[in-house]
Amino acid sequence: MTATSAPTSAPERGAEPAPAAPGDSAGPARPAGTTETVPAGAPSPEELHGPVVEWFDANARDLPWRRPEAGAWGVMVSEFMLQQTPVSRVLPVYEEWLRRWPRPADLAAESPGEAVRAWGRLGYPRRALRLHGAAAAIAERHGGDVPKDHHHLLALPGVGEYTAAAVASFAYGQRHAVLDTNVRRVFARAVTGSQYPPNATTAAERKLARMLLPEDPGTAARWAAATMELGALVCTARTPRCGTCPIARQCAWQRAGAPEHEGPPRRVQTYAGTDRQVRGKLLAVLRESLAPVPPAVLDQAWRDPVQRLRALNGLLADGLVERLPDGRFRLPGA
DNA sequence: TATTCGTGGGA
DNA sequence: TTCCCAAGAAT
Repeated sequence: MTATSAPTSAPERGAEPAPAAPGDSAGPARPAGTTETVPAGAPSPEELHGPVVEWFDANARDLPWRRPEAGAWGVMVSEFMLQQTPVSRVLPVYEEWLRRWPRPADLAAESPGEAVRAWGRLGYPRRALRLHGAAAAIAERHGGDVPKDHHHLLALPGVGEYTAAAVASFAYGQRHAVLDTNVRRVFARAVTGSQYPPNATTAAERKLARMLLPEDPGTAARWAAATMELGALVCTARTPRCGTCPIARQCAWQRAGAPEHEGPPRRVQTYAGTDRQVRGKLLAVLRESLAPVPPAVLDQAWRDPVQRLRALNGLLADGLVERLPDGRFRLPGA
């Protein structure tokens, strides 16, 4: 793989609206376009960059997908696995995947069912299917190399705004706003002064992330990784370790006295008794069986036949399960 | 915009 | 034990 070339995507600049914010002529001067996004008194980008990046240099975890030998494919595999799944559970599966399928074409040559099986219990197995599909698309459309262009990345199955930016940034050193749940929380606290970010990513958050992004691509990539790591290790959701935070003194939330979240409690996803749990039970049976499974075996995975059938049909519709002519079931193409 | 989609570990 | 919630994407 070649080293980082010039960023191919358009720099995330110029999207900020002209100042012209009415009614603030009496207030202190602020940079254009920061109105409504950055509260008065919030730390400037320069106050945050140094401490956060220095902290990262000293405290970054040695994760396999951060090592140079991981390559863009390793970064992409890790990003898929880390979507909603903790690092500790991803580690062993990641190692196994890269050992088995060191290049996208290796995975593409495999059946989708094998990808689902090797996904193990990481959860959300559709990600395995999408990663397999992404590998196939990379093999077919990109000569077997993970594309560098943000636009091409976004076109791959399972790659959304976050993952496209993460791969472009971490694998290729490009300048992109990388907005994951960690970064959103760090910005919400340090800059906006809120304990938690909004439920869904807002335009204001994207704008803020772009404004905080260092100009130099390499520095921007470093900043992206550093803010994520800070959110993962220090500025955690439940009990942040503000005593060890490199920007605790600049933090708007700390300065405001760390006020508790106001408003309606954030919805917690239920799981017990849902279709998701049933799907999980059914798929676990199929994952662990090398031979196709008769319907009677699946019947034992869940009591309620109505819900069981609904879940099975969902799995079939998603392409996670295949029904053979003889009525037995298996992972797709396995 | 709101839902759906797994799983397991820490507090 | 129960309750959160963990590097999102697709619809």
